[in-house]
Amino acid sequence: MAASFQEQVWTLVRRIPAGRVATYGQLGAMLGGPRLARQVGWAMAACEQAAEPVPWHRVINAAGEISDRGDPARAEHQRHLLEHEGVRFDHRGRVDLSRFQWPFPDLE
DNA sequence: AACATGACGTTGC
DNA sequence: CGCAACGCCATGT
Repeated sequence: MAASFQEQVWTLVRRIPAGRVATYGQLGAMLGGPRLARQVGWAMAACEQAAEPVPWHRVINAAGEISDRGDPARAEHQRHLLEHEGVRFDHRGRVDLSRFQWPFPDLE
């Protein structure tokens, strides 16, 4: 109830297992529409407002790249966390989604 | 209630 | 394969 869109996003992101990543479009599609990708990203920007921690670092864009959102230091930190979980990056700093993307969960 | 913004995605060239 | 433009919907002022 009164669960804002961003709250649903946070809950979904918390279900992403370590060593796996999910794209904004993927999460958006799970929440009701593939067009919600932008809103998912917006929800991530406000993830610090969440009462509980959110593994925001496991959320990347469809290109397998990290959205620095104008803060390269943040992207670097995100990449470090992912590598620590076993996610590999190519020479361009992109993730092989066909291998590390979070499998579609059994959402009813 | 309306306008402007935005951690994106897809299509076209 | 790389770059640019448009569309999309929730949130804040």
